[in-house]
Amino acid sequence: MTPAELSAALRDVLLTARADGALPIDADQVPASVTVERPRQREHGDWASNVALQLAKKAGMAPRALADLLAARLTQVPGVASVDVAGPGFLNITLDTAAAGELARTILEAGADYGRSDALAGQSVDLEFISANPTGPLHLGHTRWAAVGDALGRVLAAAGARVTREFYVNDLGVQMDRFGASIMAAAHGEPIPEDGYHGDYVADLATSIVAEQPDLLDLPREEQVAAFREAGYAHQLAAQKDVLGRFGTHFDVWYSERTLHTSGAVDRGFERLREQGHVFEADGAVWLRTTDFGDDKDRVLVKSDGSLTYFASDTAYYVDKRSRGHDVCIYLLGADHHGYVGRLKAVAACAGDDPEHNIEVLIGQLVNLLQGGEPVRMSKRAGTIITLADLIEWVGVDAARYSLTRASTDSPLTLDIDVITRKTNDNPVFYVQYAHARTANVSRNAESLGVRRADAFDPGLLDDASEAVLLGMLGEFPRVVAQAAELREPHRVARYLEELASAYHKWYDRCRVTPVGEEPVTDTHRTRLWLNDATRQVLANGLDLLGVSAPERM
RNA sequence: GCCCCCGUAGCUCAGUGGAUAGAGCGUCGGACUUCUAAUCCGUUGGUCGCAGGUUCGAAUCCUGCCGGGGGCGCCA
Repeated sequence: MTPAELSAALRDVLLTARADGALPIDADQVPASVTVERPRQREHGDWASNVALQLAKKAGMAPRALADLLAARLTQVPGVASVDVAGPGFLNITLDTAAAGELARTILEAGADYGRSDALAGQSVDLEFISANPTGPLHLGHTRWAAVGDALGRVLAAAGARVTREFYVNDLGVQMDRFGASIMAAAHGEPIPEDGYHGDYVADLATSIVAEQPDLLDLPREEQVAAFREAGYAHQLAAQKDVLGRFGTHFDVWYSERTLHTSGAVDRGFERLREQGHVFEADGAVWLRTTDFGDDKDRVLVKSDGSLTYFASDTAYYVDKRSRGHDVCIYLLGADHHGYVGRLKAVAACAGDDPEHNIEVLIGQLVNLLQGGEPVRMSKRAGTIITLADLIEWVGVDAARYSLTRASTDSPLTLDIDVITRKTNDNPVFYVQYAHARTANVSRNAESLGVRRADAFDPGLLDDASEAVLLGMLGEFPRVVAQAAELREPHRVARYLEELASAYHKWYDRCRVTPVGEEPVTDTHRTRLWLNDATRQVLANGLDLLGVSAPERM
């Protein structure tokens, strides 16, 4: 029996009790889904519900009296071994060993789909993250979202949402010209302009470009800036795509800011905002009255010299995303951009949308690196910044992704290179991956010793205390994934996997899947293999949601 | 000045109103002729920053304060 099935059974009990007149509440006061959770203390049973505490006031009953009533009825449900009322009115539920063990079969039948849900079914989500300028390598500031944004996309999809992952390419504006001027200067062996790009990669870029297109140097100077700019743009965009590909982060849409202007999206955006009546002119500029919706000042769309602000692109881009049918537009930004939250929310409101529903801005705190107890600030490759490529080279994709996704983005994160490259228990990625490798190893050994799942499955034999714990953890997975999606917090999946790995290691220590020596193969061995393989499936599914590999051997 | 995030064990951090607040590391002590010991078991460890409030119940929600980090542009 899965917790979802138990929850449904408990809800049926509520509905029946109401129909009998035993539970005096209105039909709409029966919760759509009844919370069933694992209790902290094992001795409190397999599952617990606080539904009696929540409904007591509405029913005008004492919480314990209501709990007693529900307990008596729930005990009658097949698969439920016992129901105890504890404390102020908790229902502590213990399942039949066999009913609990059935979960192993459920998981293996679902396979890679176990953990998927329809929690966000019907929602179309636009997920924009990283959105770096194509003027240099992706750096440490981008890595957090490269990992977490990608994992969030996977988690949202697992919860049933339609997800479009989008990278906004800031390929317009004076920074692009500064970039072109910097490459050109490097190509001529001249000093880089003060306001240009000073990383070592600029010189490498100049060398590559000149090697490919030597005739660029013969163009008139004014044309050279644009030519080097475009060549550099192509190189950097390709390099960003390449490193993100190596990192396992995939985008559905690379949205060029230029196309926003050439496609008429900017005009359509302005039109939308004018219709809603929030555009005005003052001091020779065109403004959006974002203060109507809580922003601390109004924002300029068109400067007094007639040029468009970056904010104008932002507004048009938002309107464009919505016009493409996305219900929710999620922006993943760094802490240094938190000032954008107010104005982005106001943009949504100015466009006639609900800023509480149609737009979400998630802020990730900064990431720092530590090695040998000292902060790492410099990169050989880029001169002044640490790149995503550096991080991959130093710690590998799995360690980097896992370390980044296991932390809440609300907290600043310090990655200790020494720790996350260590192959020991204090490196959580190895702890979880090793658990998976161990399940695979047990499967292989079982096969070679003639222990086959097909020969028997008798879940009543999974009666060890460590098996009840492991089954409980496995049952939680769909709820964890759905919650991670709803709260936009993929780190919950990683934390869950660490607990699951721990429950598995403990079980492994107590319950053998394969016989020792001449001992015959029994149904206990065969049934335990089901549990081993179910655990393997959940570990693999969870690691996949984080974009981390699930090794067969380590 | 205003805004955002954080403050939980010696350290790094989980814990979106529930029961006796948890994990890893660290300390100290155990378990390997192993279904891989990259593991497991035990031990040690807390005024959940402080003060009020909300309620059957607060680490969690609200207010104020203290401490740390980040941000405020007709830049991009």
